[in-house]
Amino acid sequence: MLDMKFVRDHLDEVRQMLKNRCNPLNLDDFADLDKRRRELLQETETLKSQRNAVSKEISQMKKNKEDASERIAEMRAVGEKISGLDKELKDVEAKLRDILLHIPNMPREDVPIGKDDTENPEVRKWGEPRKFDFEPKAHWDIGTDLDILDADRAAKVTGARFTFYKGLGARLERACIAFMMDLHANKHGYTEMLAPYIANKDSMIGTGQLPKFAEDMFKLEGLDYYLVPTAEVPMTNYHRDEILDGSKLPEYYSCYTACFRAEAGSAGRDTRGLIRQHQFNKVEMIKFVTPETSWHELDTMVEAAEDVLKTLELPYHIVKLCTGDMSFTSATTYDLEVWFPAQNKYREISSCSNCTDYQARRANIKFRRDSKSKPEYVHTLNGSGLAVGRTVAAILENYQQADGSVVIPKALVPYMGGVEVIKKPE
RNA sequence: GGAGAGGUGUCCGAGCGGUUUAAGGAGCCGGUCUUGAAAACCGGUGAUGCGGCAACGCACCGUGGGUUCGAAUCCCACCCUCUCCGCCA
Repeated sequence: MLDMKFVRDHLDEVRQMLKNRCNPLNLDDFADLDKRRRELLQETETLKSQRNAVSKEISQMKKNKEDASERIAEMRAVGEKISGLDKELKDVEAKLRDILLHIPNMPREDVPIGKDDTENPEVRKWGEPRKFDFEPKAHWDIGTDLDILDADRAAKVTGARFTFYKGLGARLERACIAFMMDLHANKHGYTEMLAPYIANKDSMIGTGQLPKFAEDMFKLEGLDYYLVPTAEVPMTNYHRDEILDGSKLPEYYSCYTACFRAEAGSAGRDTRGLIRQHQFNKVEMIKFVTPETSWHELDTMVEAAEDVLKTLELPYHIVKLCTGDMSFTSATTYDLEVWFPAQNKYREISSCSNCTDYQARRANIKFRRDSKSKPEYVHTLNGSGLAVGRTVAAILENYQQADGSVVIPKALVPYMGGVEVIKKPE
């Protein structure tokens, strides 16, 4: 969340930001609540100070066997007043906190203002989309024909937006995960992690899924537990309520998890194939860094994600998200979009964001530059490296052959146990 | 899931209604002694948040409620850790 003082002092800027993000949140109550909070604090603290002093007196009087009943009666009245004020204060603070939790991060000044993904400027482009001398098939048809993807049985077993991977399809998904984890650990300096797939409510608030986006998640019945929508949740909350040693920063973590999303509100979009599933695999990169380094760290994170696509030789471009398309917690986001020949367009396969101190403040993650200095909020970054299901989909479409087979990208062949082509079953 | 024990400052650990402004250690910082260091001794040292220009004040002993003039201390609920039993990949 934003700093309460910042909102107090920059209310108009925050309002403009909400407009730029197409966020209808109303801040009219904020100033009054904020003012009331400080009034109540002063009143109640003055009374508490008085109570503390008189309590000592009472203690002395009792020791001297004096009669303290008059002072006790006085303090009973003071105590009642305090509890009344504290009650109102708690109420006011809860309302303020709720407002703050619903205010998204401030986009960096250079983020383009726009309403949706049609206004995201392209930053750069890599690779040339292949020219096909036949009509390229969609990955769901390739997968069905090769008998490596089975959506029908998944619909029976579970429901819509789930998939079975079979045979070399399952192997390919696993190969991608292993390849990505190895690349980030060995080449880019990330510490490999495995995390819980379930996180509690405090964690969901920490990374910004709650309170606003509850309907996007799967919640376990009767518990304050949620299936993680991304490894960003467990990994960013890994350091929640901690003060990190500044000399150990930056910290890089890469983590594979399954990800679970309710996909509420996306009815009718990407209903076929691997693009939009309720459960999908993703390798995530997470960084905890000092504020002055976070923009450079975002660049190198994007480069690490690009490295996956370059090594797999998949054509892609990078767009910078405009204010209306950017996620709630982010100050700047770059999306990597990979080429899908059958759809004849680029589709998101990675999203890399600098959340600056926004999540750090929600999750209370600080660092100390040295043993004497005051704790400061870290900056947190997260990025996909990459979405695995979409990577498999992109491989199937970009590497498909006229005979229906799919060539395995060179970098994955060792991870496929030497398999170089997935062929049609006899 | 059942039974028991426990969560206190950087760490260990005492406290179980009012000199707790949290004992005592360890650690850390400074000093004495020493050629230097160690040891010993002396002195100092909790962290975080909030309000205030500031002096200062308030809050914080797992979390949240409650009792009381006053709560680390009593009551209730919850969370977590450990031990034993049960179950289990």
